[in-house]
Amino acid sequence: MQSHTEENYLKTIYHLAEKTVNVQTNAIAEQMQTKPASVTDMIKKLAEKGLIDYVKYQGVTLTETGKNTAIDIVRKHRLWEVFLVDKLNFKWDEVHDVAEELEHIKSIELIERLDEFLGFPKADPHGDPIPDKERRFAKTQFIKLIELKVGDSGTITGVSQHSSPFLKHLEKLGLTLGKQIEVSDVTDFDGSVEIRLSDKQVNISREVAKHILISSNGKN
Amino acid sequence: MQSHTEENYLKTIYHLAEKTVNVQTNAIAEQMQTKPASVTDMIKKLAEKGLIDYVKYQGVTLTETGKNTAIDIVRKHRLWEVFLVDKLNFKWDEVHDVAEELEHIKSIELIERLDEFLGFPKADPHGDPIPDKERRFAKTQFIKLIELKVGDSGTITGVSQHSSPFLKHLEKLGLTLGKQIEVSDVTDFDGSVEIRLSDKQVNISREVAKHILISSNGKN
DNA sequence: AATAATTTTTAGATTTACCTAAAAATAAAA
DNA sequence: TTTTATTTTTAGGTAAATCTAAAAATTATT
Ligand SMILES: [Mn+2]
Ligand SMILES: [Mn+2]
Ligand SMILES: [Mn+2]
Ligand SMILES: [Mn+2]
Repeated sequence: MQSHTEENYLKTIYHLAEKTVNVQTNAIAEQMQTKPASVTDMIKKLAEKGLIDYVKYQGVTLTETGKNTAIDIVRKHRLWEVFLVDKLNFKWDEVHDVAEELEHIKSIELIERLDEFLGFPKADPHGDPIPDKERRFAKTQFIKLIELKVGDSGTITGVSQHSSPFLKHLEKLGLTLGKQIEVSDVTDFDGSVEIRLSDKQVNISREVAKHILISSNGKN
Repeated sequence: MQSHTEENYLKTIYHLAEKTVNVQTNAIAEQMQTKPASVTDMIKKLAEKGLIDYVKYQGVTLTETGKNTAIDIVRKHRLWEVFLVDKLNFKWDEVHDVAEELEHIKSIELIERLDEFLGFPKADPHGDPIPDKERRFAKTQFIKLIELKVGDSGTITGVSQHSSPFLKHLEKLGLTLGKQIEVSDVTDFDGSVEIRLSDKQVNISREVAKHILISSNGKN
């Protein structure tokens, strides 16, 4: 049984491990908004418990158990987010902090019944995949909007940035999950992207385009 | 902002205060499954924070703020219990422990929306009243089943014991919330009570009868 | 390869929530 | 009103999770 803190560390390591094999102390510290010294302390404990492999000065990797634990937390986090949006009518930019707490409720039964109640969703309100109870992820094929060429089209199926300002911005532009889009132009001057929606046309900065994920439905 | 522990203490004091004006250290310790010395430590902190009034050796009482905090936790606990039973199909004997964790999730918005989602329930799965967001309880008029005379009838509207074995026992006997009952006999020998239900007749011990709450709908 | 910069760890403290054992206060009984 | 029993508090200590400051190891740069 892990503490909330331990769980948050495992989840952070899990996410960081998507980018680098060995996760470094400083990276964890930054993500967890804490000091490297505190991370070293916690790292030792998690290694002690067999949840991570740790070689001094060489960063950490999750063990099988550690990874499973992390995935379970991710699953809970995302299912609760679906609950908050689908059932309690929260906006997609309002759910993160509450889910951050709810993910630590310890009851397998609870999460299985919640999953069922929600209709076994495959993705959360930000398009992130929800593993099933056997911890299997439905495989997804995303392209960053920024990588599309003029004439390419697809469906918005995710975002790689979860900050409230960013999500509110997208909402205002009408760029929400499930929306069909087509790249109608890319501005030479600043690289901003012109997007055609069913009913309107919007212009977004490169920075925004980087964080919108598209499931391409064929070119042109 | 209070810790989970502080919140649990406040809730415990709130419930104990329904029986005695000044809540004693030992009573709190027993309820919280901890040692009196630990209670004294916590009591000092809560007094320091202005959540309880505390005179050495004389026990404690909740301040206005302390009481409000406690009621908010009770409200959350009971709303989550309704959610678990009504939406996730948990049985009434299975919800307590999970609600014990869920009650600490910190989001006013969450609980207001949950309340609405559940249809602003007035009572939890055990018949305990749920305060509204202004902390007002619907006033309830309960009589213990044990106090009914032969011929008296009423509706089961609550239980004053929440242990799983007790609740399972009632379930098996068909004595669940909302059931119409009539006391058909009281055994001289052991004081056990014979209950007439719409479709059958059951016999319950005095001990059980003490913990069933009836909203009387007139005598005889 | 030596020096400088960065990253990571250790040492030593603090805070929270506990504990046990002993002392002090209060309440009950003789 | 002593004596005894009960309740409560204090004293002193532990474990978890954090911190700052300083030392050590690793990596990058001359
Ligand atoms: Mn969290
Ligand atoms: Mn999400
Ligand atoms: Mn609780
Ligand atoms: Mn209840």
